[in-house]
Amino acid sequence: MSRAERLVVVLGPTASGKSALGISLAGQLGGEVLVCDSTQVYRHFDIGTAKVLGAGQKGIAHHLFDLVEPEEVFTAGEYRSRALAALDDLRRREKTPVITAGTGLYLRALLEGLAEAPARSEELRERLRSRARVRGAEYLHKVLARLDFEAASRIAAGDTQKVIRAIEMRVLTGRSVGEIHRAGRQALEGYRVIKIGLLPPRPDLYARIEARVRAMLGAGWLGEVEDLVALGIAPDAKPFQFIGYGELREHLRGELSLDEAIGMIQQATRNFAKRQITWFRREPGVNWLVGFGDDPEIASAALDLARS
RNA sequence: GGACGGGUGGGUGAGUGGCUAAAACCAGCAGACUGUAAAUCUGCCGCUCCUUGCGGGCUACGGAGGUUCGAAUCCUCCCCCGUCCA
Repeated sequence: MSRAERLVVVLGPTASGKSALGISLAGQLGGEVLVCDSTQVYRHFDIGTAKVLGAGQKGIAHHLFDLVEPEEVFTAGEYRSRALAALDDLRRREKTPVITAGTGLYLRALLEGLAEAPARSEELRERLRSRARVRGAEYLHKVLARLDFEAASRIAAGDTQKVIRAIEMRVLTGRSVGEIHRAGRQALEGYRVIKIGLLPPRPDLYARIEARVRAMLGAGWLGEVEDLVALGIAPDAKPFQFIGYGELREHLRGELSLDEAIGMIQQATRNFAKRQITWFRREPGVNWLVGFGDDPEIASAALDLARS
């Protein structure tokens, strides 16, 4: 019978200092960092995803980044299984896991589990997408309403991505989304989870985001994008859709000035941070700290929480 | 000095007499989201009052006057901005 071990989660919007806090907590707790970020799982996309590499890791082992090649599809389910394996590994070596989480869905998939749902079917999705293109989003939503009224009433008609997923689940399993979800999911067991949320004042966060975008450019982000393009990675590969990569490619093609690209990247990052905050506010049991993770006072408060 | 063009809500920008607190988009704020999630989508967005209603009041389209039952929209003068001619 295994006792519950401590699992520390550091969550918050982009640029709130999660990585720095994660490293400092792991250092003081004898732990290792598990990254929970949907973009850092892609190899070669380093600067724009704010990956912590090499000396930046300050000697603390990091896991769950650089997992797949740019043209591979990665999902919440895949993250969950890799994270479970990583947790088992740390448990065997008696290391405290410190999860730095920026992707709320992946964190939830790990902590609360995922329903027994089918994996995506590209063929079906492509068929549905083309239907939506020709006949409109409303049409697809009506199709869903016929197949699964409950799901249709919960999903906005304009949200084609979620409508398609719901139809996909229904078609592939013959069961409704509600049935599949009500069948339950396997939550993570055996851990005492301590969640620490970083929530800097909004204006400060936005200012930090803007400065960080410029710092990334200063660190050679544009060169990274040039290299990625030179590698011949498909332009529609998912990581090229991450914030900044598309804008910088447009700049390299001469379609945007660098200043325009920077402005757009800063904007998109601010919008993204806001969505992260909205998601994490719903996360249960979070101990919120108002400030940045690299602030010594915040770090000290976080350590107290983590040791509690 | 002269000739045109233009000044609209935080920004861009529609709107040429009533249907206009004023399209649309952006920003901002709030929210949803169980396998694309750095994605996708929804709502609010001048101020204010209340018996929260396709409710009342106030303020608003550079400024000041004027025409009109009624003006962002028409007239007059003035102030700015842009382009061109001197």
